[in-house]
This record gives sequence, structure tokens and C-alpha cells, in this order.
Amino acid sequence: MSDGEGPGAAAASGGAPWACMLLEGTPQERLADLQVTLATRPAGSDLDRRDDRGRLVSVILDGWACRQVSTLDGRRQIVGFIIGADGQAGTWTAPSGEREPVVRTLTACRVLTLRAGVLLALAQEHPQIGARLARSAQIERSRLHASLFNVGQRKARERIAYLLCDLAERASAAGEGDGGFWLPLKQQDIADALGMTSVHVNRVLQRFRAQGLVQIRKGAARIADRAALAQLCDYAQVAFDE
Amino acid sequence: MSDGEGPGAAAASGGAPWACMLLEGTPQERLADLQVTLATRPAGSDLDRRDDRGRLVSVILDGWACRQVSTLDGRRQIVGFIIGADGQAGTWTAPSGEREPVVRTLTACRVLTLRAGVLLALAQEHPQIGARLARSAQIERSRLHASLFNVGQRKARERIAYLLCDLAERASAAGEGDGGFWLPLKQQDIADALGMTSVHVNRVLQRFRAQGLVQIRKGAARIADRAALAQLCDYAQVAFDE
DNA sequence: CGCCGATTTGACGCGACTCAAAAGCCGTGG
DNA sequence: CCACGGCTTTTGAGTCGCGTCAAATCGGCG
Repeated sequence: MSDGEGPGAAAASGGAPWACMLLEGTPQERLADLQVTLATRPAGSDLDRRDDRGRLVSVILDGWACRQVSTLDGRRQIVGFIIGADGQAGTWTAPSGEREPVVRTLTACRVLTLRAGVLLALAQEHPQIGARLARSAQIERSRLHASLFNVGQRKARERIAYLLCDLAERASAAGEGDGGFWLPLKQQDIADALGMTSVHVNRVLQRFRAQGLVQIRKGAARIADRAALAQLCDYAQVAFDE
Repeated sequence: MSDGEGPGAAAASGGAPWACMLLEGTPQERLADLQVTLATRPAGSDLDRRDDRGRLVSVILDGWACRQVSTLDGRRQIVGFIIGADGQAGTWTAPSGEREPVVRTLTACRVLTLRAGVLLALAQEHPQIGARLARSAQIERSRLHASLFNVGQRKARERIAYLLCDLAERASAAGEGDGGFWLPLKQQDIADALGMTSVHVNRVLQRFRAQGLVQIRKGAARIADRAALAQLCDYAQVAFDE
């Protein structure tokens, strides 16, 4: 989203989740000992951030999820998408009583859960893991800045174009290489991520299709005219400096 | 912004900047040795993030500043305000080539600058400093989430109300205790932080004044009817959980 | 087949942007 | 002391993007 080096670089940096390092670098019996759990959650479920014994950290191994903040009156803001196998963790917990957005699965997800304390210990044991965590935090912060710019400064059409470019880059880095990729979002999700109505998202997407910019059907998408889409929103053109 | 415990808690947690810990805990000659610099920057200047010798980290000791992302066509998004003496650092640097928002002063600021490497070393030497840095990062992330929600989900009037509540809480925690506080923002700054036009900011503020909610004049503000303002935007009512 | 959620489509209205110009507020210099 | 640019804040009029409300169509799925 913010490192504009293209799919290749993204694949190199984010492709192999640090969770794999953890799984491979640690003997099986040790994992059981540490109470590391691997489960499959259905779409639309919220990941727990703590259980009776303390804080938990989750890692999405595959599938899509999002972080979201919502209010009682039904408003929902998605503050970030999590694409399995891109190395991001779920809760990456706050030490004090900070209120955190919920992580909600958008598709079925294989998710690894471990205790916050255990993760800390592992991070100290394997400095690479710690580094990965730090880097994940950086990337996420960068994405937040980009999202805020997107929602605050661009208008509907540009916002969607940007989101599509961004997701395309991330998703295709973690998957197939042709222009097409796996996009399991409802229009309502896109709307909630971009601060607009699903009705309006629909209309914009329709226009994009009519113009031959994208093809979206049933959870899969394909950027037909990437250049045009990127140009529409100045993708990777944001001057973060000055 | 996100820890809804009121001014008291904010004062306790963020009031004493970790930079003071650094300044007090380290002998003078050592500081010089580490190339720690203390300078006063005028309003409207961007803080350097690196010099010829490497990455820099800045700490705003007093005054106001903001982090902003801007494009060549003049659009600007303020992604966060920095209020001197609330313990936040300036650049809090990214390890890799991530593009970062600029920190720009909004008033004259006393700013402490040190090398990223030196800060790292200090953090290891004084674990309290490391903890403070981690906590700062957390708070900032939390604020980003809240801002994204604010810009994405609320409408103009609510956005401004929220921003005012938030800034009032932060600013008065670091300053005077009566309802009034130091608010050196141009309407254009507020607009750029909230993703709206300065014209519209003006109109909304005008309405607020007419309704007796706030008083703003020449860099100083006073929340006249805090309850009403808070209720207008559900301040501290956001259900971060579910 | 019938239900339910997601996508579409249409009509309508308001909020917020745009364009433009006036008015207030300095600091500066004649 | 007042005139003079350069900001910022105000104010007005006109417009359009996007939200709102509502109903129809399209698919899956039991």
C-alpha cells in the first residue's frame, strides 16, 4: 500500500508469514506445550482477543479478514484488510487498556492463536520473529496513513480505484500472477472501508465495469486496465514526503 | 482519543514526556557526545527525518505540530496532531524504505533531535524509555483508528465536535485546567485533518458558536458546553469492541 | 420451490464542495 | 499614523456528489 515497489517486492517481503518461521523453527511438542492453537474459523466470526487466561494474539494463515470499529447504531469502519499469508497478525496486542478494533473473518480462515506472553518470549528467542513483528507494525501504520488519506482526500471513484489497486497488489502477491485475483469482499465491506454507501459503491463499480477497467464477479476480480485505474487515483504517486 | 478515561488519566499517562526521562537520566556530557540537539523551530517548518549521517528522530518538547501526507496537486491530509509535552515523538522512524508522513510544526516548537541509532541504544539501556516508545506507538495507532472512523463514518458537524473534544482533552491535560485551552489551528488545518473544506469548517464552527457550544478566538478555545459537544459525536462512546 | 442475503436500479433531497468576493487582522514601511 | 500587501476568516449563491428510501432482481441453498 505504501511501498510502491510492485508485486515482486511485496512477494519477497511479505509473502512468507513469520508464523511459518515460528511453526517450522519450533518442535511440535514445544508448540503444544506453549498452547499454540490452530483452528479454522468460519466467515463472519470475530477473533477472540483474550480468554480466561489472558491476552491472545492471532495470526491469519489463509483467508481474508478485516479489522473493524463499529458502533451500536450500526456504523462500521473497516480500518484494514488482512490477507492470509501476507505476514500480518491479528490482534498484535496493546499493553494497557486501549480499546482495539475487532478482527473479523471475511472468509473461512485458518488461524493460529497463541498467548501474548508466549509470543513475546518467542520474539526474544528468535530475533527474526521480533523483527517481523516490528515490520508488520510499521506496514500497518503506513497503511493506516494511506487509508486516512484515501478516505479524507479522495472522492468515491478514486477511493475505490485506490483500494482495488492496493488489494490487487497484495492479493496477487500472495496468489496467482495473472491480472486476476481472489476478492471475497461484499460491496458493503468496500463501503465500510471507504466511508461510503454500498449503493454508491455499486454504482461506481458498475461504471468501472462499463468502462472496461475491472471485472468483478462472485468473489473474484480482475484488473483489466491497470494503468487507467492507477492513473485514476494516482496510485503509488502519493508524495509521502513533503 | 481512544482511552476514554478522562483528562485525569491522560495527564497521568502521557503528561510527562519520556524525553524528560532521557534528559534527566543522562549526564550532560554524554548527551553532547550522543549528538542530541535541542533547537527551536518556527511555525510552518518541516522536521528533518535524516541528515547526511542517517536517520533522525525528533521529539516535540512544546508547541504544536502535525503529521501530514500531501500530494503535488495541493491535497493535504493531516494524520495526527502532536501536542508538545504529551510524550509523542516526531518521526519514530521506519526501518525500511517506507514512506512516512512529514512532521510539520504548527507553532514555534522546541524540538529535540537525536539519531535513530542512538535512541535505539538508549532504549535498551533504559527499559523505561523503550516501554514509553512502545506505548507511544500504541496510542498513535489507536488515534489513527479513531481518526479513520471519524472521517469515514461521521458527518461534518460530528467530526469537528469529536476533534474538539479530543484536542481539548489532550491540550488541557498538558496545560490549564479550566475549560479553556490553547488551540493554535487554522480552520484550514482542521479541514485537512477531517477531510473537508475550510469553508465548511467555518460554517460549522459558526453554528457551534451560535449554539453556545464553544468559543474560539485567535488561537485559544474554550469548550462551553462539553456535554452537548460530546453527545453530538458520541465522544468516548465508540464501541471499539464489536 | 421458497427463503434470504447481495446486488441493482430509480427517484429525490440534502450536505458539502466550488467559485468568488468581501471583510477582518496583522506586520511593514512610507 | 495611515496606507499597503498578505493571511485568515466570513458570507453568498449555485451546483453536484453522494446519501437516503424503497422496491426489484438475482442468485445460492435447504
